[in-house]
Amino acid sequence: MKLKNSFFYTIRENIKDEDSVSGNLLVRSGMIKKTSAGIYMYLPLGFKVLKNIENIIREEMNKINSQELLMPSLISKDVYESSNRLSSFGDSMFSLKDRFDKDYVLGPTHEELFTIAALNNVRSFKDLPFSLYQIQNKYRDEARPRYGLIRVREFLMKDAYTFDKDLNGLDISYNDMYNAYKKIFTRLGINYKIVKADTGSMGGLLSEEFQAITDIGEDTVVFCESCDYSSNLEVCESIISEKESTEKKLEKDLIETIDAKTIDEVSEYLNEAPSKLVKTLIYKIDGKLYALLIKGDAQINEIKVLKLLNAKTIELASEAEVKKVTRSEIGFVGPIGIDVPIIIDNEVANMVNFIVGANKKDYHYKNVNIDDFTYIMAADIRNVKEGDLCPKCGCELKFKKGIEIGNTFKLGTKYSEALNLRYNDEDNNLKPVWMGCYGIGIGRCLSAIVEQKNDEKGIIWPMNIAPYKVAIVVVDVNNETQLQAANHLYNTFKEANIDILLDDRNERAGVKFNDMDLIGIPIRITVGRKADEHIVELKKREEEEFTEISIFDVLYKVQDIIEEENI
RNA sequence: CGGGAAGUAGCACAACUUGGCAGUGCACGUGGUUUGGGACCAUGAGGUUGCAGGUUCAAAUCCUGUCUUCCCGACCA
Repeated sequence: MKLKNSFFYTIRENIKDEDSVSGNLLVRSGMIKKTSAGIYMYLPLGFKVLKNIENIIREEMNKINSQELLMPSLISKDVYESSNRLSSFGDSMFSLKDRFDKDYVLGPTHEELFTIAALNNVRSFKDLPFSLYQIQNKYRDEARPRYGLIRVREFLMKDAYTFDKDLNGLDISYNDMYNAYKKIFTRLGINYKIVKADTGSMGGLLSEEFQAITDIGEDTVVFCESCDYSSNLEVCESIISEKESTEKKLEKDLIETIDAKTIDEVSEYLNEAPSKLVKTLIYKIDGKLYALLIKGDAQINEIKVLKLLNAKTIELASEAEVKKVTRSEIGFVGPIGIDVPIIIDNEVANMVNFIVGANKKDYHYKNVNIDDFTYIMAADIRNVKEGDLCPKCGCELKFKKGIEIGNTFKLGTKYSEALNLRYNDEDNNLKPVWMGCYGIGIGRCLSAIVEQKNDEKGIIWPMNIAPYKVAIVVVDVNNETQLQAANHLYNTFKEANIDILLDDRNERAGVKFNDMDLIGIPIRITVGRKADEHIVELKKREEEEFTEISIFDVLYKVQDIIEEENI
C-alpha cells in the first residue's frame, strides 16, 4: 500500500481516555478507535493485524481437523433457557425484543447453538468424534470495560467445540486442541503460561487458561519455579506452611481499641503484626449468613467458599445485617458470641493467642484461641499469598499478572444432557455426547502482543502478524531518483508477494520514521541520499543501527529475514 | 449498582470562581523558507460549549433535569 492517498493517520499525543499501554498505542497508531465504552472499530491497519492473527488460528484449527462455520449473534432467549444458563449470565447478557415482543439475546458464548447444530450430525457412535469452530463477535454487557481491547463488550472470539463418545475420546480431543493452542500462541509471539482455573458458569470437569503475562492483567497467575505447577489464584490450593505453634495458650482478654476498625488500624493501635489478628467477615451465601475467619493478612477466596458449601451465590453481608448478627458495628466483629455458623480457615486453626473483634464498639479481644468459640468447619477458604508453599513440590510460589487470552474446558455431558444430544453406542445404548469447548480472545491476543512488545517509540509487531512486514520510506519525495527507486522496490516486493508499505507522503523524514516506528513495521527500507548509487538502508524495528545495502540485494536480504522470523 | 471526576474544534486543554465578541498548542488548507528522527514564518478554515429546560437585557459560565465518558469498588463465561 502506498500511504499517499490512503486511509492512514497517527496521533502524536497520548490519549487521555486510554488507561493501558496497548490501548493507547493501538489508538495512536490509527489501528482502532473507541466508539462507546468497551466498543471499538478496527481501522484498516488494525484490521490487517486482526486478519493475520485469525489466519494463524485458522491454520492450526484446520490442522487438527476442526471445521469452520458461522453462527448467528442474534439468538432467541429460549436457547439459553434450555441449558438453564439465563440466570448464570444474568445482567452480562445483552437482551432485546423483536416487534412481536419475542425475547432475543446477543450471544455471549455458543455452547448451546453448537450442541443444537451437532444434533443434526449425531445418531450413532460412528458419527463421533468431530470438531467445529467459528470466529465471530461475542457480546457481554461488562459492568466496567477497561484496558483498551482487553475488557470490552463486543469482541471477536474463536470458539471451538469437540464432540466425543466418551471421556477417553474427550481427553484425546482436548489434548489435540491444547497442543494446537500452544502452537498458536507461540506463533503469535506471546509470552504465556497455562494455568488451572475455575470452570465458572461454563460448568464441566476441567478448565485451563492460557494467560499472557503482562503488568496490567486482571488475573493473578500463581506458579512455581521449581516444578511445573501453575494455577489461577482463584483456584490455587493453600498449603499450611507453619507448624502448629507450641506457644502456651493464654486466657482471652478484653482490650480497648478506640476507633480502630480495619486490620491496619487495629494492628497499628496495638502494635501487633496483622498476622496476629484474625478477620471475621460476615458473608451472605445462598441467602444465609455465615462468619468466615481468616488470618489478618489473608484474603477470602469466594470461589473456594462457594465450592465448599456447594453454593451458588456469595456476597458480603450488608452493614445492617452485620449489625443484626453481631449487635455491634463493622470493624469490631468477632467470633465470640455471635449466632451465625462460623467457618475458619485452615491457617486460623493453627493459630494461638490471636486478636479478634469483641462485637462491642471500640473493643477487641486478645489472646483468643479456637476453643473460645465453636465453628462448624475448618477449611481452605483463602487466597494463597506470594511465598506460600507450592501444593505440588513445596517450594515457594510466585505471582504474576496475566491476561486470559485462551481458555479450554472439558465440559463433559452438561450441555449434551440438557439439550438431548445422544447417540447409540455399539450395544445400542443411548448415551450422551462428551463435549469440550475452547476459546481464544482475538482482540485480547492483539492487545497482549502490544502490551508485551513495545518501546518508547511505539509498537514492535512480530513478523507473523505485522500489518506490513516491510515499509519503504522515501526520504525526499521531491527527489525523482529516490521516488523512482522506491517505487521500483515497491513493485519488486509486490511481485515477490511480500506485503509492503510505501511511505511516499510529502513529509519530513523524521515524521515518516516516527510513524513507521509507532505502527511497528518490523523492517524499514530507507531510500535516501545514496539512491543514485543504488544504495538503500535496511533497519529492523527493534534494532538501533541500520545497514547499507545494494538496492539489487535488498529483496533477498529481506526474504531471508522474513524466513528467519516467520514461525 | 455504590463512591468520585469530567464533557468546550479531529486530539490535548484554557476561559467558568466574579455571566458581557469562544481561545491556545498539536493536527488541517494556502503561500513561502526549509528538508536524514515529530521544522519555521505568514495567512486561513474548522464550534448549536453533550442534550433539554430554567434564571437573566445577556449563559460555556448560575440553577434543574437528562445523556455520555473516565477513575475506585462490586460484577466478570
